[in-house]
Amino acid sequence: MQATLPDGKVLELPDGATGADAAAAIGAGLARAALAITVDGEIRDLGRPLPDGATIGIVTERSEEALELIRHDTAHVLAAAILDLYPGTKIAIGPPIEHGFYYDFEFPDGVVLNDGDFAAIEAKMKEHVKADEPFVRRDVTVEEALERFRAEDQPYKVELIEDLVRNAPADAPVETVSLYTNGPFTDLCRGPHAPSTKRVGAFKLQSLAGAYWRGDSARQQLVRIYGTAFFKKKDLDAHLERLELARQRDHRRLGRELGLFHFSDAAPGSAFWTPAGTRVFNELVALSREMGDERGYTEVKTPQLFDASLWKTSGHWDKYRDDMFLTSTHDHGAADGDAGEDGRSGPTMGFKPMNCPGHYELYRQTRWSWRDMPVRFSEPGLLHRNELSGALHGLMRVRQFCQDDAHLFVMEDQIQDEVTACLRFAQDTYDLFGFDAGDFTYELSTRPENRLGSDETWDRAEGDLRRALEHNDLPYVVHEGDGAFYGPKIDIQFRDSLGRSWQLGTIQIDYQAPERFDLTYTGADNSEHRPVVLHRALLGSYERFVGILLEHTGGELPFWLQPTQLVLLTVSDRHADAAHAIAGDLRRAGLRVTVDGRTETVGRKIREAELAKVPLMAVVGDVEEAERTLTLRHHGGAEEPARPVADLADELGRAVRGRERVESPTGAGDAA
RNA sequence: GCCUCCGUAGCUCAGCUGGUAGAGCACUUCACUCGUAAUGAAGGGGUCGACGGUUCGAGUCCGUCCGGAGGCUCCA
Repeated sequence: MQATLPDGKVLELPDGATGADAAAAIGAGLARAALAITVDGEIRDLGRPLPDGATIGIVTERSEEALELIRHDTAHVLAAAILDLYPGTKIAIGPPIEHGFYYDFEFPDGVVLNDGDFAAIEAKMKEHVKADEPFVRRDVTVEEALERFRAEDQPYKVELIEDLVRNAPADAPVETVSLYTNGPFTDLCRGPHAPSTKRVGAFKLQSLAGAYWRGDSARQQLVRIYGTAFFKKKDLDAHLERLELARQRDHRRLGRELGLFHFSDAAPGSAFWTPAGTRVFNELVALSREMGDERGYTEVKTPQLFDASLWKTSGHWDKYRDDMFLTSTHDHGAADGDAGEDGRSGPTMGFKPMNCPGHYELYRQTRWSWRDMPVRFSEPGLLHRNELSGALHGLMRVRQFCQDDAHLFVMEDQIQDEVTACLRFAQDTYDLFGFDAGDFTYELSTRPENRLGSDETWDRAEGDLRRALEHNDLPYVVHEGDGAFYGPKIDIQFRDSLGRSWQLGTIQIDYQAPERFDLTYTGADNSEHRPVVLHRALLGSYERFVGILLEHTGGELPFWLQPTQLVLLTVSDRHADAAHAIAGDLRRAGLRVTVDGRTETVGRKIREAELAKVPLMAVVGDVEEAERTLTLRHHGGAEEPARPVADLADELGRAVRGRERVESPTGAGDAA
């Protein structure tokens, strides 16, 4: 038989040759290094016979797939160790993930695991690795596998096999499944695996979490153990060090260190913004407003509290009520007895979790002509959502926030153009912050199970979004079933410092709201037509955006966004008046300037300004006072030659207005 | 909401197996009036998240609740 190598060479092999045989035929060194083999692009065990005529490639430590492979191996070793230490444990699934692996277990009654148990488990795992236990694959009939796992009282494995059989397409029924054995442990597994446990070089168990079986919160909660593995200890250590560095970019930490915001038990899930943080927040709102004005958006203001009837009309009452804060109004001194839905008297009111219904109500107050379309309402409205306590996360997931929200009322034939314009608007916005295609991904979310509207309108809406993405040549992934209850959406996802994904931008098509709120416009034919609503946010929420921006910049915000752009440091008390005079001139030019006039050494003031990541600083002493010049010191240490204050006011003021980057002279310690 | 862990001064943290609280930074005061990453000294500040329980005695052990971290579920 023959096999083709990646370089096009053809290898002659005896019939029935395995991947290991192929590797040995190429060279002894490669045979030792081989972990697996790719057969026509599909990764497989070395021990399996090769089909004739395939294109093969040997997978070694240097291959892309190799880490995933040994992480999967490590998951099996973990399960083996767990069964050694905690007999009777039921095993669920244990896949490799982006930076490691996990395995889900149901421990016997009374066994509560905590991370203090990791050392003993890791020690047991090391025994299995040292023992050089081969991973042995066996293909068995469904019946044999079921019998085996039933006998071992492994109900999760039984369920997995039953589902495999049930979900198999009619033309390709599942008759056999593969089992992998390493040492005493046998698992249902598609594979592949390395030849033996010994190939796992260095591993670490990292954390413990609850995880619902099959991701269903109505089902059994299992104990998930997360870990990671590398070929070399050095690589594991480097990975752990990177994690530690990422934690230093945590926006919650930076927010505190830079004095931007904090959280308090007094209002769980809601940020307290300091003057500096509020400045950043307001600058972002100003940006949205300015960019929206240029693109035909009109800002509106709608109420905070709405009568329940509005939420019933919008559908939120049915689909979203659990996530809403409800309250009631009642006349002062009114008699009890007219209890509302929350048990208090007076009509039930709900804090808005979204701006849309208010915008529909506003839209309805005007008779719109087709000549007015599209109508674009924007509102940085304050929203409240009663998020589950376990879902809260710094600024990324809060209970009170503002979106850079807008609703576009468009005619059907304008959808394409408007969605396209929104995608461009998003691009323009992200460009300003230096985000590029590597920083975010587009996701198309389609109809969820819990939804309003006919399949026809969903088909149409999903198709519109898909076309807009494709016409813009934007790569995207599809998330089936992740749409809002009223329509499909394009989400723009960013990652935080630890790689977690957060949605910022969103563009959603809504055919439901116009029906429910009876929204109309008068067409050229002088009859009433339904508009289509587009919901869109680009920064997402200002809260979340600040979080993402802090983690991406490590706290070094763009110059125009910095709460303090320049700090003047007095040499001694007698320079305070001069410093304040200079600060006044710079402020009039539009710069945010503070004066550090404390009775401290210049070194001290520099150090504190550096730690606060203030982009520019300048010492004010006798020379500056006499000549009215400043020598700019950039964050990071780079210095410019002395320049007249008037020139600086001019240039820096322009940079702020134009939201330009301010480069430091050496390139190091970039202030922008 | 669920699982594991955590909660000590404004912040970051120390406090071994129970014997009734400590450091650095910050803050206040005083001295120094200083030229590019920490001047020195003194001082104030904590019902150890809250509430119960065990104990002669609880920051330390147990329970409940609140809050936080990581994850699951859910979502900007």
